[in-house]
Amino acid sequence: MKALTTSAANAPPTRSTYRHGDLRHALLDAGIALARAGGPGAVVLREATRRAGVVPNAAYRHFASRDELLQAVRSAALAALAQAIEAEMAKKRRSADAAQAARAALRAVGTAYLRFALAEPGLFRTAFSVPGVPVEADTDAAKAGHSGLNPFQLLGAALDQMAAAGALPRARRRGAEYLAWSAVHGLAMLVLDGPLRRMSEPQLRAIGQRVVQMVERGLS
Amino acid sequence: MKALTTSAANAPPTRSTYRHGDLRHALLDAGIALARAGGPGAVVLREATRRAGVVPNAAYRHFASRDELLQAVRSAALAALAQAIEAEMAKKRRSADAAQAARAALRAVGTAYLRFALAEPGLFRTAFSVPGVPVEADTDAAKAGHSGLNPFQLLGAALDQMAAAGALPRARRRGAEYLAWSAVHGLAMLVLDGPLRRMSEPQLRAIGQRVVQMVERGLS
DNA sequence: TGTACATCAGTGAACGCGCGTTCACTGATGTAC
DNA sequence: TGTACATCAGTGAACGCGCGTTCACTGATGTAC
Repeated sequence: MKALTTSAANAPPTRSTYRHGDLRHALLDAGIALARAGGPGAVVLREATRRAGVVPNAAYRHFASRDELLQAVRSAALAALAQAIEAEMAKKRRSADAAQAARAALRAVGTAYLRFALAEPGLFRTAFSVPGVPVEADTDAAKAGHSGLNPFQLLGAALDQMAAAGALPRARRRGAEYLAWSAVHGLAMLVLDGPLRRMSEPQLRAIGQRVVQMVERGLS
Repeated sequence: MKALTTSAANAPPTRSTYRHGDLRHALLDAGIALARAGGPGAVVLREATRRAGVVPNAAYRHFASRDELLQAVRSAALAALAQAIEAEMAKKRRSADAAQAARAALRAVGTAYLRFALAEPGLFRTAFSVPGVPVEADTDAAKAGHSGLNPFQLLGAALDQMAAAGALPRARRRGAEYLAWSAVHGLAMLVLDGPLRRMSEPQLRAIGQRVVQMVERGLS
């Protein structure tokens, strides 16, 4: 009786086997769910173990610390963003005009980025508000989409495409990532955490389009 | 002996008077110092009282909660940013050409914004990563600079100036704040919390100038 | 000008909370013979 | 094919920590008479 109450209050023994099976995966999934709901701060190790139906310290068989779990969640968030970008790019139909196609690719990156930020604010903030290895040249596959490129590399590829098609002067190619990224990322942050929080979604989409246009115009 | 040790460990009785004098001010200053050093999360009520040389609950005579203190700190951070912008604008010498002067004003806003973000990352994040009354139309003087305008309003004024001088088509004036702000804010965030964290300061300044240029070109 | 008293700023002690992390353990698994 | 045993995933209990916040208090101040 006593034991039953205690176990109910602490850890639900819903599992029939002693071994969990794939606890690492379960903890990561729980961590992702937490990040999705509340951003990086909500990724709490104890809560992840609770959701996995396991005692708190069991996590230490799979992650050396809370931070290691958080980094894994961050990688997953970056990968999800990369996939969202890839999906948006795939939607665009092939254009005969290479320059036009390249511009469409750049727009796709921006659009997908903003849409992801709005749809998954928690994951978005986890991807970018958690110190870790900078995404720029990081080739860790855990942060990449199906193409093997992370969000930053996808943006770079779109810009390369523009340069190759003559839609972006060679002299302006270098560092263009930072310009494009800043504009779109800034809007995302102002919407999520900042003063644009109250704005309606149609308004946001409209502003988003204008920002992407500004980038296009500002670059070329 | 015992009492002395205890009081040394807990609250230094460096004060000679029983009354503090201006505890509210002292707590706010301590809060600002904490935010400056570690961002919004570092604004810890107990630590503020420690620095003020006062027992923790004494804070409740002046702030209803930790959040109320944090909001006051955020207001101060916004005011500091506004003043930095005003100072940068004042530096620009008067130009005969109104359009040129207006463009210079816009550049001043962007430049000061970025410089502030780099120089005071903790305050910057406190200003923008803490939910509260949106800055947009907030006329609270606590968030404003000497001119009585908050950072958002200063940006708006620069854009108005551009529109009046014909440097910005009237049709593009509406919502232009968001475009300009996004670009500059995004760069700031990528540098502070994001993937551009490792970049050298000269590089950052160069990118900052390019972003401001992109905005100018993208708007007109 | 002197005294009584209301006001209220700061004290002292304590609370419950949830966190990350460590320790010595127990029980199931899979491999070597 | 069967058994001994090493491996190691998950348990149980506990730790110290610092936080925000509440309570009943004490001591200085300034105002009313």
